[in-house]
Amino acid sequence: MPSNADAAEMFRTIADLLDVLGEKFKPEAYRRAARSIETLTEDLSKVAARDELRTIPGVGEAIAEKIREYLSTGRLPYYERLKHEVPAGLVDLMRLPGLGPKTARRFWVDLGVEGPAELEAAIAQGRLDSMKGFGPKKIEQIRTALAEARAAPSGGTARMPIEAAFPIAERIVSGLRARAAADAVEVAGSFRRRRETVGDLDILVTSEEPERVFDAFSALPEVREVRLRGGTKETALLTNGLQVDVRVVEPAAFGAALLYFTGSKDHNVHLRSIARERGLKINEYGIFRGEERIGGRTEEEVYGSLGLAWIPPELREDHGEIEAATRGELPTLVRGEDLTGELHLHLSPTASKEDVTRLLEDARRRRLTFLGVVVGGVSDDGRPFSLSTASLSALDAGVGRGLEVARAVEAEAGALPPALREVKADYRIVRATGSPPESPGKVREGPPILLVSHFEAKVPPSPDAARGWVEWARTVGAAVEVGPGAERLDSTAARFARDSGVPLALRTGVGAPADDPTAAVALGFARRAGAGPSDVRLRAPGPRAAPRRPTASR
DNA sequence: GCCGTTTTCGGCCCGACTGTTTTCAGTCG
Repeated sequence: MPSNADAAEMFRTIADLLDVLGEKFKPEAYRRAARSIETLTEDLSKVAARDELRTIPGVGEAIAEKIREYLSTGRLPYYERLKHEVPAGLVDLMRLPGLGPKTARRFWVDLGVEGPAELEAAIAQGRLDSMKGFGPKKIEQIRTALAEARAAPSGGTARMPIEAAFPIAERIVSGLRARAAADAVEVAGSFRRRRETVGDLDILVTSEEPERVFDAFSALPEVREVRLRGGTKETALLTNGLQVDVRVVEPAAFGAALLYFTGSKDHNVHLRSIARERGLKINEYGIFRGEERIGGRTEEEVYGSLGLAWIPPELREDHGEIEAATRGELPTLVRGEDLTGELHLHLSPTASKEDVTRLLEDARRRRLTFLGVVVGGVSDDGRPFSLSTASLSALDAGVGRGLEVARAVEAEAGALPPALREVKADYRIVRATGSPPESPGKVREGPPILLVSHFEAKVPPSPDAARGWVEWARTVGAAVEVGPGAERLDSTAARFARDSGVPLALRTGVGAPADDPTAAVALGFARRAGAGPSDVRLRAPGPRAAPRRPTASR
C-alpha cells in the first residue's frame, strides 16, 4: 500500500518533469496537491474509500482520478509516460541551487545533456562558453553546484525538526538584539507557523541601518558562510548547514513583511488575489491602493484592509482559514496562559526535597492548579523505577493553596507490571509504542483513572499509526499528549485528535529549563490543529474518583 | 490542473538578487 508520502513525492516529481517540459501552471497545481496530501491526518486510501478525494485542497477531478488509479494499481501510467519522455537526470539538474527548469531544459535541448555527469563533461569541453547568457561566473557557479552535489548526493534539502531549530533561532535573535541596531526582531517562515520541520530560518528585523544588522549577523559564531548580501537581505549558511535569511525592513512595513515572510506561500497567494479583486496590491512593503500605501505597520492592518480578522500564523496554510476569517468563524486557539494544569511531569529519581519544593514554587508562579507527577513507571530498558519516599512526602507537603498534586504511573499499554501495582497512583500514563492493542479491556482493570498517551519515536511514519492510537485513546477515555517530535507524528496526532473530539494534553514547561522548546512546540502543534482551550485536558479527575466504567461499544 | 462574493472559462502574487545584460531572464522564496 503506497503511503501518503510516496504519493506526495510522486506528484512533486511530476511537477518537476512538467517544469522541464515548460508547462506554466500545472507544476504548481501538482505541488499544491502534494503539500496537501502530505499533511493529511489519515491515509489516502481511507479518503478515497469515502469518495472524498476532491475535498483535499488542490485536488480536482484530474488529480483525484490519478490518485485512485495509483491506489488501486500501485502505478500511474501518466507518471511513467512523463519519466519516459524526460530524462531523470534533468530533475537532478533542476534541483541544483541556481539552476531551474529553464536552464535544465536548455542544456537538454541545445546540448543534449541529460544529467549531472554529462553536464560536467560539457563544461569541461567548453561547450557552455558559446551559449548566450552563460558567462564565466555562471559557469563557475554551476561547476561548484555540481561538485557539491556529487560530494553530498542527497544533501542540502534536508529539513530540520522544529524542536532542534528552537535554540538556534533563540541564539540568533538574541545575538541580533544585542549587537545590531535592531528594533524588532522576529522569526517568520515555517518556524513561526510551527511546522513540524523547517527548511530554513527567516528572520525579520526593523532597523534604519541594514548594514549594521548584516555585519552583526555575519559575525555570529553560528554563521559559517555568507551566500549573498543585498541592500535588504542577507542569506547565510550556519555551521550545522541550516540556511538563514535575514531581511531588514522599515517599521512602517513591518506587518506586511512579517505576513509575507511568514507565509505559507499558498496563504499569501490567496490573500494577494483577494487584494487584487478589490483593486488593492499587497507586497512586503505594505498594502497599496494605486501608489498610496494604506497600511502595513501591523499584520492586523493588512488583514483588516481585506475585511479579515487577524489569522494566527499556525493556521496560515490556505486550508480554509481565509474562508473562515471571511465568515468571521476563525477558531479561538489555545494560548500558553490557558494551560493551568500539567498532567505529565517527571522528577529525577534522585530529586531532593529542595528540588521538589522549587518545582512546586514554579508551578504556583505559573498559576497552575493541577500538577500530575510520575511517581513510578517502567523505563525504556524495561526496569521499574519509583520516586523516593522523601520526594513523595515533599510532594504531599506541597499540596494545597490552590494547587492539586496527583500521582501517576507510566508504562506501556496492557496490564500493569507487578512492580507498579503496588504503587499508589491516581492515574496512569500509557506510552504509545508500536501499534495500539487490539482490545482496550486490560487497561480498564485496576485503579487507573485517566490515561495520557504519547507518541514514541518507534511509531511508524504513517498517519494511520498515530490515528490508531488516537482512536484507542478515545475508547479508553484518555487524552492524547502532544509532544515536540516531528518524527513522532505529534502534529498529525494532534490534528486527528482535535477533529475526533479526543482531548489534548499539553506541557506547560513547569520544571523545565528556560531553553527547553517542548512546551512551545507542543502548543504550536495544538494551535495548528485548531485546538481551543476547551479541547485541552487541564487536570485529571479527583484522586478518589470512581474508575471509568466500560461503555457499550459505539 | 485548480478554482469561483467576476463559477464552467480565464485567470493563476510579487519583488530581490544575480549574472548577463544595454533592458532582461532566470531563480528563489
